Amino acid sequence: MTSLIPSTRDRLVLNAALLFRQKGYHGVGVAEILARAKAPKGSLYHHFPNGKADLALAAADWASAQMQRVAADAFETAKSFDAGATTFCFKLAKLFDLSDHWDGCPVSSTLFEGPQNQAFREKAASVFSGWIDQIAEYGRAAGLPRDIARDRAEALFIGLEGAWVLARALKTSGPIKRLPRLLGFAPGSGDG
Amino acid sequence: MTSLIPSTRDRLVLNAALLFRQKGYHGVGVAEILARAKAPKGSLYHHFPNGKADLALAAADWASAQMQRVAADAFETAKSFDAGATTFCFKLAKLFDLSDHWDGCPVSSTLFEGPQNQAFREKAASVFSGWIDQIAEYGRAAGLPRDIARDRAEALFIGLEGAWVLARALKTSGPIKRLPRLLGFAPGSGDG
DNA sequence: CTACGTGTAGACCAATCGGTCTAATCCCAG
DNA sequence: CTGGGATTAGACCGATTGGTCTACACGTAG
Repeated sequence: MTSLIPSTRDRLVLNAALLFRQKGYHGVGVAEILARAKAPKGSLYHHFPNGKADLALAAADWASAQMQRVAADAFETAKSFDAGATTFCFKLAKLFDLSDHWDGCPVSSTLFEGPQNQAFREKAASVFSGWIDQIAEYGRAAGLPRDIARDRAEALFIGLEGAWVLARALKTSGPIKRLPRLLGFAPGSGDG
Repeated sequence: MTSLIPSTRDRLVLNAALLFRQKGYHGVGVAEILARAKAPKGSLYHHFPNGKADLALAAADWASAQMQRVAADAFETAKSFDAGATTFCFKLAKLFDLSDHWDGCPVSSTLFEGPQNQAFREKAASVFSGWIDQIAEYGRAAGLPRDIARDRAEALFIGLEGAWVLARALKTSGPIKRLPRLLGFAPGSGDG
């Protein structure tokens, strides 16, 4: 069972994920993460011997899992792939609004603004591939051919990443909400 | 006429733009910018009294202008809006490959990883709106109705931002090159 | 010549950075 | 109880951060 009080390690990962998403890897100091997690420095370097970089990789995994849960919520109750994609976008638009119209892709913020090393890039590649695979699987389950499902999943991913960027600049979730229509997922918008 | 030796101010903006694009606002120190621009600290704070923040805003403008030149090159010689959009994507894919498959949107890197203040967000909004307006204008010039042109322009922008993200993670310009097809701009791909 | 505004040059500063290290504490095994 | 690994606690470190400040070089106006 899960404890009501998260472990020190979990508090570190959770708060790191939130902060990295808001301010980017270099925009957050370990001191700030430690303060929010109410953990001393020794604990950080005990659980993550490589320090901030290790923590960022763990935070990216945590954020990825959370995003996949949102996707699962949307797609697994939907009557069609298009309906699932639409619900997914609207759920993310809602979360975006709740973050003062600021939070975009947690993985981009965490990994792309960090050191340009191979580990970070590979982690980003594996996380993003995982998302696209997951969404493509929902397409398959809804009866789409394999390559069509993959194309639709990639389109949704790309559209979402782009919409996050525009939404942040314009301070409105409009682009995210319009995404289903733009991609042809919305009812009456085309070949969906 | 333009001098062969750029002014100190121009060297600062140019090098800041390149570095911010690669490493994000917080990922670059003023010392690094100064070293590349071969300028002393006093010059930076003479030309940009607010220091790094002012420089980032100027760098965003510079990067924006450069991007608009690429768009102009692509669209103004194209026979149709769709052809222009396709050429634009391929030009950007080429530039992406030349940057070791790394450089994405220069404005996102420069402004979104910086301090979350209003000035930065508003600058991003005005720059992105400028891009979309410009592309929509090419659509208008090619005979598209106003609202259709705007929709297509926004779709291209969103797709491009998203493709940059995926391309960086996967270390391939594939997503950028496939964008015209994904958006229905490529020949034989739909209603374009 | 002097006077002055623009811009260059870099020493210098407090604050913060990520990281190391030792000591103390906790908790279970025996 | 004792022993000992796991974890917490935070002082401490050198390096780097963005920014300030003074000195001076340069060109032009008077």
